[in-house]
Amino acid sequence: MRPYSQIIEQLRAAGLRPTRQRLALAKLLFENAPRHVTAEVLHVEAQAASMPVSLATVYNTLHQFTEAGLLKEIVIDPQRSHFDTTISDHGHFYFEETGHLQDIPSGEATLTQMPVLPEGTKVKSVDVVVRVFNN
Amino acid sequence: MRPYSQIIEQLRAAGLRPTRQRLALAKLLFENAPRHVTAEVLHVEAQAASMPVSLATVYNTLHQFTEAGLLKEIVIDPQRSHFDTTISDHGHFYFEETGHLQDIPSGEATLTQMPVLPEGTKVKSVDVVVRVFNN
DNA sequence: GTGTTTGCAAAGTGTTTGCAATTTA
DNA sequence: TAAATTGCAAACACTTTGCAAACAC
Repeated sequence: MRPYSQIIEQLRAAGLRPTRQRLALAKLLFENAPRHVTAEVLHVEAQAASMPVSLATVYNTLHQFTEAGLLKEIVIDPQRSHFDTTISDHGHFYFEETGHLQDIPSGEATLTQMPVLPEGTKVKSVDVVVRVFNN
Repeated sequence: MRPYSQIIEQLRAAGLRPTRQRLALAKLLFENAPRHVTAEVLHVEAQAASMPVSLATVYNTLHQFTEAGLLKEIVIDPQRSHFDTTISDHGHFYFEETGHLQDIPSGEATLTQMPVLPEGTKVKSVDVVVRVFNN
């Protein structure tokens, strides 16, 4: 769990004012970190916690936090976007039946080698997804 | 390039009649394999090749081909679905700026080990995406 | 006070669906 | 002829946007 003051600091550093809405969402995200959320889930949680934030603001905030380096967007589901409080490169298990997402412990999903990159490109991230189903 | 008769065979095996539309799309897909397409791109190509197919049918067909094991769906872009004519597990380079997709040569993107799976689950696929940008 | 942020509702994008007309076997 | 397939338009789910009101500094 990340110290709260650090969040405010990072928001400021990114030029984001620590508004009531952003702090509410940061609280939900980082006091329960590490975790994965969709916009909808976070929106519902905010209502439930009596810290209502409009869905549009949830979307905006998730993207702003991602830009600020507080979150990482995980592309795993063609239907909806997922965001992860753990920003370092790491793999995920994805339960297709439930839409649930789980981190793969660090070191358990690394490549044997970095592939030869196409001419003139640099790596932004290496994403590993192990899709699993219950049996 | 996959022999054409084999496609018809696989369609029949999957219970799919080899209609004009499916054959047109199969031609575009497999005569230029290996390749990656989105529904929109394939739709435009069909028009251009004077083999018009409605967009709804393109979507249906891509999914039917995927179910039949002729294509693999690649989740890489929150905006749109991509399909790949290469169905074996293999990694991809994704050019975020252009939305372009490129296979990583087989063997260059394997994991050092298969991570310990969550209790009671089996692997459906292991997807590796290296997101790159031009520098 | 000034510029930023929010919330709403409307618009947008990619995708799916209902159904009559058409095609395949 | 019976069952599958197509194409259209409408419906859908998720996300983004325009803009006036509210807020942060």
